[in-house]
Amino acid sequence: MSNENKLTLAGLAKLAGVSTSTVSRALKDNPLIKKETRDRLQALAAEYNFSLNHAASRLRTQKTNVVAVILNLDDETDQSISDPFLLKVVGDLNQVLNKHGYELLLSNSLMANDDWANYYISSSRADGIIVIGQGKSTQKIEKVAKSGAPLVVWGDPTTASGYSVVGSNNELGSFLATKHLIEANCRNILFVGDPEHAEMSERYKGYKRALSDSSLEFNPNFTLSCDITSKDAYEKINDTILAKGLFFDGIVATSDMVALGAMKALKERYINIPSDVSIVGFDDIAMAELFHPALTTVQQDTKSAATIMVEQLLKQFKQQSADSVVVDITLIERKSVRES
Amino acid sequence: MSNENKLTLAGLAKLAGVSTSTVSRALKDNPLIKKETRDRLQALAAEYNFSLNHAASRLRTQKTNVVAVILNLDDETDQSISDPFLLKVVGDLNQVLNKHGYELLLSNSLMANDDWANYYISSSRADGIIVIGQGKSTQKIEKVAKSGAPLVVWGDPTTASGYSVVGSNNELGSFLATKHLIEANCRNILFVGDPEHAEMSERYKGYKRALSDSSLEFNPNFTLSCDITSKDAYEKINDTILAKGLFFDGIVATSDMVALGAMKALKERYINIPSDVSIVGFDDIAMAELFHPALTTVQQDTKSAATIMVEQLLKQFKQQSADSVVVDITLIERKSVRES
DNA sequence: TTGAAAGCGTTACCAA
DNA sequence: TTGGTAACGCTTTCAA
Repeated sequence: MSNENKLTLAGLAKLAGVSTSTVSRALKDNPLIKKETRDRLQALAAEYNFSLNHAASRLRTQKTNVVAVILNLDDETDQSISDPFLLKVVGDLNQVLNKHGYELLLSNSLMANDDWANYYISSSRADGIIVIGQGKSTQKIEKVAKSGAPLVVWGDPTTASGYSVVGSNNELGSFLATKHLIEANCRNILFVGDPEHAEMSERYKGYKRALSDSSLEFNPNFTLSCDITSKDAYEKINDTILAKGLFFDGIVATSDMVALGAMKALKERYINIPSDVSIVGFDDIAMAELFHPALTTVQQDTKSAATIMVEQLLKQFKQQSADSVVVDITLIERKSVRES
Repeated sequence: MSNENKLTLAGLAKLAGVSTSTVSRALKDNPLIKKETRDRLQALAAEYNFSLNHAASRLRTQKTNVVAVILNLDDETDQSISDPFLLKVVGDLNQVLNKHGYELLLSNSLMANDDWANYYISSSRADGIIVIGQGKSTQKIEKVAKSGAPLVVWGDPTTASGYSVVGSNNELGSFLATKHLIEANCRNILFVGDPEHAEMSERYKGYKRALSDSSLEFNPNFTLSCDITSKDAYEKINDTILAKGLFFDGIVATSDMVALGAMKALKERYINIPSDVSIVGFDDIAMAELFHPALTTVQQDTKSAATIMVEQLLKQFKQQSADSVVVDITLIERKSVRES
């Protein structure tokens, strides 16, 4: 029964001997319709395996019940769709969206090239947009915001912006991470990450603040700039040690993937973790506790984050204004930092 | 300019002083329309930031240009959306689909409860369905197949089925993995995974074949049944060693995540990998080479797989029949198996 | 409590 | 090479 005339609302109405309006309402459980009629029609629909044509509904109601989720990856680097943290956020968003009756249209920043609002909203592909990651440039995001399209961004909520940003307190997270290392008697702490990246720059600040709080001196030579990938971290750590020897005893990594790459480089040189070098990550991906040693890291609560992001988006659907909100972070102490 | 009357095709036509048919055709670059007219209208559309209402197109053409991708997870276990391999497949599918002008609607098996064909296809939410994972039961999948909806499944292509299945040669992969261990002089090889699971049962067969090929005896006590998660693998390995001691010198893991969990358990007991126990995984997730020791594993080529899956789906859109196809696997030798 | 009918914005057939 | 027009299948206002 693949392609022959699909049963429509009108067809069902005819079968039932009522009008399309009645069926439409009955299927939506509209109390306007007498309970018995509703029940009868719903049963009939079930019997005939009827399903509404969503395209027609959308056209009529001007509502898609779809949310576009855009993985905003930097084009050059290959953080790519393989970053487990980003994908976890997508997964959690999917769950929450489904619960609210919305579907998730997955997109990467490569498609719909420039004008996201136009591509997704004006063309009624989606009712709203969630962008994951502020990346290095927020141009495209601001364009969406300006268009007035419902928008929520996963990023750093503490920096001011004209749109709703949900994210962790990156500065605090990194501050706690660094402080934890200092308390474990690390004195030469390397920051590994990309300070130009929105969220990462906040983490950089937290790192600096922790240093100065403990009256340790900030030294720019202890900043190792690298992409948010294991591979790049691995290579950069290797290069650094090769060039300058092991001049650090602690690492603040801007993500667990970065930490993982760094750990690999260290292990290959038989540098002991945590006794020679302690390390703390960021994200708390599922694998963090499976590393050896288990990775001490700053946990981002993606479940709550997803819930909040969807809430903020739904608000905008109701013409209410949305806020930026900070999600709690927690330092998860495992085995990659030596006992203090 | 968020909500005031959006420019429609009719509006644009009026602006240009032509009919809607002409604009519609011009925007599709239909050669029926004179080149100059086409150019003029396209320029105008760009100028006014016009975008087609997709919902209307869909209703009219009965085509959505959307493919629903369903992560078919076993409800009970928490393989969940966090499995990096599954998510990689989703990512790769997204890329390929986009290239062909399709969008990816992400779904988990929890929604659209029973009747996927009805939910996605009849309701014109999507033109086709890609199911990732056959799981333990193929009921829902078969229901879709029976409905005649375009369908491709990521799973084990060697077992017969009435629909198109794309996947690796799981039996061969596991055979090679086991053989590799045997050549490294492992004599007591544990199989860790879930033999009831479609793909995994094929891997189980490969494991057995490799044993008998080397005239090693298959011993059911060397089958450790566990979920496809690190956590479960970790616990099961722990329990086993606790109960029976270290009675094995090799592990064939049904996924890298399982291997990772097993490795953690071994390391915690100071069992050396690879000299005491050698281990080989399956999937070759991005992190495999970052483990310590770097994980020897059977690589599944998700990029080709995604390409092939989309090809097979597109075929069905054109009313052609689709086949099951086997994707090549490769044993990637790293450091978790001792030198032979 | 139910029905008639207009209309959402396209596309494609047929006519010019 | 272009235009008029019906139709896709639903929702909702207004009337009964």
